[in-house]
Amino acid sequence: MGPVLPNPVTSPMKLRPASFLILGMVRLGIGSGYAIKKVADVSTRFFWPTSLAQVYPELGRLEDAGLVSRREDPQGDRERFAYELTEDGEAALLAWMRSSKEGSTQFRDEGILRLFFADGLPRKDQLALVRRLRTRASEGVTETREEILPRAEALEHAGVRFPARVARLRVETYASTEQWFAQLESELETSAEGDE
Amino acid sequence: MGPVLPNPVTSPMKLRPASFLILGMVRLGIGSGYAIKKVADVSTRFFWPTSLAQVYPELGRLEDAGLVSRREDPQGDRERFAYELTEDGEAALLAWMRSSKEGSTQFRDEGILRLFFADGLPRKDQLALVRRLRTRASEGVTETREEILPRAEALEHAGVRFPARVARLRVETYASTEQWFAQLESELETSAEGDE
DNA sequence: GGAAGCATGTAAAGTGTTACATGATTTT
DNA sequence: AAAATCATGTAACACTTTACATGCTTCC
Repeated sequence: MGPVLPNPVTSPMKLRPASFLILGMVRLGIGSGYAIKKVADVSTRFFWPTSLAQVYPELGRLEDAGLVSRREDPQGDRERFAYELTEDGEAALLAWMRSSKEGSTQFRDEGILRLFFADGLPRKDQLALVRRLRTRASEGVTETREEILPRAEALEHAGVRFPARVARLRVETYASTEQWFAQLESELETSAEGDE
Repeated sequence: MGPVLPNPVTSPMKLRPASFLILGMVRLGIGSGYAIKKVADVSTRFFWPTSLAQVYPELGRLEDAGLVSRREDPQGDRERFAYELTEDGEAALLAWMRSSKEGSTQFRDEGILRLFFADGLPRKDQLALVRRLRTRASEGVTETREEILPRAEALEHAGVRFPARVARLRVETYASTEQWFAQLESELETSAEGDE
């Protein structure tokens, strides 16, 4: 047989959560890398942070794999590229969302780590730490209500409902955490009576 | 002046959360690297995961910095080292816990990421996804109640109370999340009536 | 006698962030 | 006219995980 022509079939690319984040954003109509990062910072950042230095190379890889298509879309002399999902890209995104395999989760919270070891601290400092954590939770509620939810609700009116649901889950979670810290705070205040 | 002798003053080491995790564990009397990793896996793993390949070099660095001391503590012919906090180590740990500067936090949750983009899914698959997430939260409650809390409560009886408090916070959080998913689940079931 | 667990450590690979570099456009 | 924002991309650094490598001890 003669020489085999280079196979145009897209090489099997290993897709990570960050890849699906980008596919999902493109599917929502967010066209440029810069815009993806901006939107991610007020929506997905809280459960999947990302950076520009990840977005641009990943868009390139997704294009190489045939999951997104890229075209020029300059604004005046300022270059810009607009991305769209291909059929393969849409299929890959849906398959990922349907997949029943446990996704990776990772939580790192230096504040809770401090709390875990707080037995080594005098009560006064324990209380101060708990108060800081409570304030932080409270600020999380406020931030989500004022900055995240409104944008998500704008989407909701356009028929895209899950971003707002996720934002509400976040409000609930922070609120419940704040409650819990408030309770611990008064517990520590009570038992601290008389000692300094 | 003659040559200056090598300065025994510990070089200023950059301490990261993982360093304090280890200092905190050593302070609780967990002596060996292997034991630290084992205890971390059933306690701090949920808000600060770590690996053996991090623990051993970090113990070495902490020793070089004079924050822990190491002595041989073999079991028969099997080598083992026992670590203890030095005064500097204790001071560094307490200073970190008292510090009011915001600690780093990072959350990554592929499940929530899926949920965020779930508008692209047919209702049936949305429902399946929400059920999976609910189950996961439920398992988190169970795991914490059955495997994490009991160990923490053993510590509690010995006067170390914060680990159990942190475990209870975790139970609360997962339980509240599970509730929320249950509600979303019935919401989706209702609105799905009649369509397939 | 074999498997599982205890115990220490290293090397390589993978993943991610920060900082850098550049230039256009819009806002103040 | 300067500052902020839009927009793309790279390079260096930091950090983590997985796999490897080794050997003893306890349990079945």
